Amino acid sequence: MVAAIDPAAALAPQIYAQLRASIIQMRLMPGQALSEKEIAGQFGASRQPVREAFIKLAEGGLVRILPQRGTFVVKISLRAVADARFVREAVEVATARTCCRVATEKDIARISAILDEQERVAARADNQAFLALDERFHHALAEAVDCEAAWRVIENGKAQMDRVRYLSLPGATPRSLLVEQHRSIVDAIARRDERAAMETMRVHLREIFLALPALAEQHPDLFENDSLPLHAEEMSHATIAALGSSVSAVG
Amino acid sequence: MVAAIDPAAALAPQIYAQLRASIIQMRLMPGQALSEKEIAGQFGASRQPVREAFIKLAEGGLVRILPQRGTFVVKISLRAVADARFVREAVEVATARTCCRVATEKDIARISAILDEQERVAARADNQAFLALDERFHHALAEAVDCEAAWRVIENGKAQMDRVRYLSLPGATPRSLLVEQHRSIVDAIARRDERAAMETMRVHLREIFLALPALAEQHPDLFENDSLPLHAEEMSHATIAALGSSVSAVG
DNA sequence: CCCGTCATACTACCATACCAATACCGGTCC
DNA sequence: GGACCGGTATTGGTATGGTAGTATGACGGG
Repeated sequence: MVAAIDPAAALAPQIYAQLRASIIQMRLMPGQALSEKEIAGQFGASRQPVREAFIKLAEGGLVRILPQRGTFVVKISLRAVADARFVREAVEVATARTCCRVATEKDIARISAILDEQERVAARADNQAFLALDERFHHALAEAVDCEAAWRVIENGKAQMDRVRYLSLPGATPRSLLVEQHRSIVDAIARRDERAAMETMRVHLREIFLALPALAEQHPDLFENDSLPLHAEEMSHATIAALGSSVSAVG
Repeated sequence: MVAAIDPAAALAPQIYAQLRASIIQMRLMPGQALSEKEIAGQFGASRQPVREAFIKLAEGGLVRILPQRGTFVVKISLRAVADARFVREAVEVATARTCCRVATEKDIARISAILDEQERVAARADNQAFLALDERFHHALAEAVDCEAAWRVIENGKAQMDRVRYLSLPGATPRSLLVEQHRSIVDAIARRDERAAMETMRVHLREIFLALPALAEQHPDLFENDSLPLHAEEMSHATIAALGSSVSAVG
């Protein structure tokens, strides 16, 4: 279950990284209780580093610490996912826009190479590898605009959203479509077409709305009992559906 | 120096809040070393809660923890400020845009009332109160779109930027202009004019570029020895200056 | 006079022990 | 039979001691 850790290096960051991955990949299920003592035992460490890992997880909205009661993996919340998606869209649309201005040809080549690899992987069943390349793609965009802080925010948003994707695999949006969207974004950046880059990114990041409601119904025990916030509700189902299947319309 | 804390409540969050405020308000100067033991003594607590406060401060980029060496208040970094500003602009422009769609008349009235109060305070010398109302204004926008996560990101960005503002007070951009910009944003939202709301917010958040270079020269000991990142450099001085004095052009 | 070396005084980090508050469960009373 | 109640186990929060690693400065050799 838990990979080996290096007892010489700092323990807290390692424990944090392991738990974070386990939560995102749904190996630790929403609602599950995490005991400081138990986790510490699994890692062969004391409670202190585990506690620090919990605090960092709580900051990212992956666990909830209830004083004197327990620490729990947060259930998937429509509100939390939509909120995270909102800020992610904001930052990543701005990133795409700025890419059009400052990305070098070398940057674009590097990003394009990632997509080539992702295309190859998309054919296989290896979902893990596919999502890793998805992460590399979005990371590369942030690197092209030279903004570390942007990536950290995007990463946080991705965490909430990826949990949904791990839940919905292998169905939902076909991987080939996602790669196509990625390609459209890079093409727009290469053309220095800000409007297209922004709109294509927007469409790409709203895909999640297509699968989300059905998943919530399908797994009521894994979802918080809440509803979409205002900023997400304003997107009617019709609008979302139209966006989801009209990538070419903006290209 | 340190305000009293409630020994019954959890100590770590209180210590965190106090230190955070002290750093932003430049009572703890950039570069200064923070000793776990010493801070613990000042608060009458043990080192453990102080350590947790340090970790949270490090996440927000306000201190830097060097293992086995010490924890230091980060110097003001042109890169860090510009990066934080970039994501803040992204999120807050998106917030303003969404406000145009979902903000109710009541929301707008509430925000407008904040500006009335800020107008009154702007005349006085009370910079602390002015900045508190600035915070309330931007917070109210995030509340109108019903996105908690957005506010947290904005808050983080504000921390880096407010430190600069505390350094530059009382000069730089006159407070009256800032309030005017606030008012322009609300007016645009009330008119449901997305483009104007976004552009006005953009201009507002780029004001900091006007004072930043001069401050860095003026206080070399308080600034990290780095330069603006790509995404900020692409804004030439001319462009920034033009934006800074052309609020009415977009209104 | 300058440079390498070692003792010392810090540091953050981890482990352990203790505390207060909450949840759970068995018994008791209505 | 159901509702209340108290003992007990477990939780996160805090305090404290110990460890490994790093800067510093004094000392001794070149």
